[in-house]
Amino acid sequence: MAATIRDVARVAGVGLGTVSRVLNNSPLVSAATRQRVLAVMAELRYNPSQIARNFALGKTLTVATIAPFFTRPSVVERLRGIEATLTASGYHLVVFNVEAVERRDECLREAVRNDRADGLLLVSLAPRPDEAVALREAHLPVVLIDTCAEGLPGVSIDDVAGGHLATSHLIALGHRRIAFIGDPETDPLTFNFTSSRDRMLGYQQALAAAKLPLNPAYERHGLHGRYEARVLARELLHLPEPPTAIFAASDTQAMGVLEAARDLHLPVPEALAVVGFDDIDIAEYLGLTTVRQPLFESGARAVELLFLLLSGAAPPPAERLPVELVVRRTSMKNR
Amino acid sequence: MAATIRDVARVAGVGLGTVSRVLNNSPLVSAATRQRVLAVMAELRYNPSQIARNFALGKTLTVATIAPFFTRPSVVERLRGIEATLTASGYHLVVFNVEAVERRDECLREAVRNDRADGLLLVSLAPRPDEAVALREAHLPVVLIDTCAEGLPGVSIDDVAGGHLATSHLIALGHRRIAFIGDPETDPLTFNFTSSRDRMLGYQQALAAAKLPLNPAYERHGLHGRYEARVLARELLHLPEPPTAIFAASDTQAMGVLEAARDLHLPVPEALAVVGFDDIDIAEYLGLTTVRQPLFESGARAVELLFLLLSGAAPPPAERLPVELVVRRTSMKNR
DNA sequence: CTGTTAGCGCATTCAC
DNA sequence: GTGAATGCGCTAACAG
Repeated sequence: MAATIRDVARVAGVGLGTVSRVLNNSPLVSAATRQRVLAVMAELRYNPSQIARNFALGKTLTVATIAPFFTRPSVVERLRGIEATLTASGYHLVVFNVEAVERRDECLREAVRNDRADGLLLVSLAPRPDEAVALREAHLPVVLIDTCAEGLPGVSIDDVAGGHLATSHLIALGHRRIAFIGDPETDPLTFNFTSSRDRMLGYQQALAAAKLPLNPAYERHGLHGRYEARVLARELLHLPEPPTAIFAASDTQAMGVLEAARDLHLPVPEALAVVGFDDIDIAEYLGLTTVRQPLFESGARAVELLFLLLSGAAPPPAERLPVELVVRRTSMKNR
Repeated sequence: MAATIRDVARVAGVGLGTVSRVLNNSPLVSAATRQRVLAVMAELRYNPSQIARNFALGKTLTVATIAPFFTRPSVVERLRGIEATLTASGYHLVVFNVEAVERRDECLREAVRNDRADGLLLVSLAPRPDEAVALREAHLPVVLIDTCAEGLPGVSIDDVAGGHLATSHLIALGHRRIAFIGDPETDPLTFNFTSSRDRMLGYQQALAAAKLPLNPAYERHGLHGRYEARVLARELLHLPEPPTAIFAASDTQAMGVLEAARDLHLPVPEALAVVGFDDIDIAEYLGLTTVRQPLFESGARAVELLFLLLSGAAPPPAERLPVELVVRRTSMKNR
C-alpha cells in the first residue's frame, strides 16, 4: 500500500542505506543522489513510518504527563506550557488525568512498565519512594512540576514565601484576625504534595513575625474545591469572633470564600478581605487579590529539564520560579 | 538489558510463539505451559515492549486530539471525557493545542503524514475539503466534536435550537430589545465551525417567531474572549436605544457582558439580562443563565464512535446531543 | 497444542 | 560516497 524505504531505493536505483541517509540528513550523500532520492520520494508520495522508526531507534519521541484534575485551571495552564514546548521540538504529549487514587497508582505503574514514552512529567503529584525506585530502575526520566521529591529534578515555587507574602499583605492592611483555608493535610492522591501545607506555613510564619496569635480555629482544611471551601468559610464566618480576612491556598478555594461572603451578605473587602493563590485566568475577572505563580512557564521549564535528562545529562537540581503578589479589589485598603 | 520474549522462551524451554500466545491470552496454550511461562516472565521481570508490539501490529493504540484553545473551559471538559473513555480502553491520548492558524494546518498535516495515532479527534474545528480527502486517503479515521462536515462522523448539538431556547426565554421574560454577541463570522482557525453562527440563527428565528424586529445593530461579532465581548457589550449598551438583554454565544463571552454591565453600573438582571451558552463550571458561580450542553459526554461519545471506526465499521452518521436551558440569576424575572 | 519461520520498516554496522 | 547485511522485539502463518 504505502511506499516504504525499500520502494524508494528500488525506484531510485540506490541502496536502502542511502535512502535512510537522505531521510536523516546525513552529509554522507552526494548532492546528485540526494536530489534523485528526494524526487522519487515525492513521486511515490513516500512518508516514513514513524512507528518503524521509533522501533529501530528505541525511542518514541513522546512524553507522558500525569496530572490530577485536568479541570483545575492552574493545571490546564501548566499543560499549555508543556504542550507548546514539547510540540515545538517534535515531541508528542500524551496526557493522563487522575482524579482517583487507584488511577494515580495505575498510571504510574503503567508509565514505568510501558516504553510508550521517553520521559515522564508529574504535575502536582510526587512519586512514593517505591515508585521513585521503579522509575529509576526503568530508566524513565522524570521531572516534577509543582512538587518536590528527594533527588528528583523538578520545577516549583517557594510556597512558604507565597503564603508569607499573602498574609503579610493582609497584616499590613490592618487585619489581625486572619484565617486560612487549604487542602487536607494528607492526600493519597497527591503524595507528598505539600503546596497547601507550605502556604499555611508561610501564613503561620507571617503571623508569628507580626506577633499575632496563631488561632487553630482559624485554620481549616477541606478537599480542593469551590464548594468545600465555601462550607469552610461559612463556618469561619459564623465563629463568635469571625476573621476579617481569609487567605485561601488557591484561587478556586478563594472563590468559595467569596461565595460564602455573598451568602452572608458580607461586603468584600469592607467586611471581609480575601486573598487567593495562583492567579488563574478568572482571578482578574473577580478582582481577586492573589499570589501569582508562573504556571505556563513551569510547564515549559519542566520540559526543558526533561530534554536535558533525555540528552543524557545528569539530573539537574530542582528549580524554583518566583512568585508575586497581585493586589486587586478583594483586599483593597478599607480601614 | 531488559528481558525479551526470546529470553523468556529460552529459559522456559518453549518456543517464541508460545510466549507470544501467553502474552495475548490465546486459548491455544495448555494451562501447564502457560503457568511455566508466566513464572519465567515474573522471574525475569519481563515486560513486553509496547513499541515493538505496535510495530508488528501496525497500530499505536493511540489517538490524537487537535483542539483550539486548551484553556477554554468547554474544551477542557470535552478533553476530560475523551481522556476518560480512551484510557479506559487502554488507549493513549496525545493532544495538540492550536491557538494559531499555522499550527492548525501543520497539526492536521502532521496527523495524516504520521502514523503515530490510529485515529483523530477534532474539537471545534472542521477539516477543509482538501484536508478531508487527505484524511480519507491516509485511512485515518476521524470523528468531529462540536462541528459538522459533509460525510464525517461527529457529535455536536443543535446550536440553532440552543440559540432559539435562550432567546425565547428572554422574550418570555418580556424583553423586546435583545442583542447578540458571538464569534467572527469567519475564522480560518476553526474552518467551518458554525456554532456561533447557528446560535445566532436560532436567535434570529426566535425573534422572528415573536414578530420582533431584527436589528442589525444588535448583532455584534468579535474574537472569542472575555475582553473582546466586554468591548462589544459596552458598545451595545451605549447605543441610543440599548438592549435590555444580551444573549452571548458562549459563557466566556457572557462574562465579558457582565463585566461591561459592571463597568456601566447596570444592575443585572434588573437593567440588563444576560444569557450565555455551554454551562461551564464557572457559570453556576456567576449565577449565569445559560444553555447547557453535555461537554464531557460529547468527548466520551466521540471516542465511542472512533472505536467503531477503528473496528472497521462503516462511518456512523453524525450525532446530536441534547441542550437544556438553565435559568439562573442573570435572567430572573424582573419586570 | 507447540516450535519454527518469515517479515513489519527502518537505522546501522560493515565492506566496497 | 554507496550498497548489502544484520537486527530491533514482536505477531502471525505455517508445519508438525
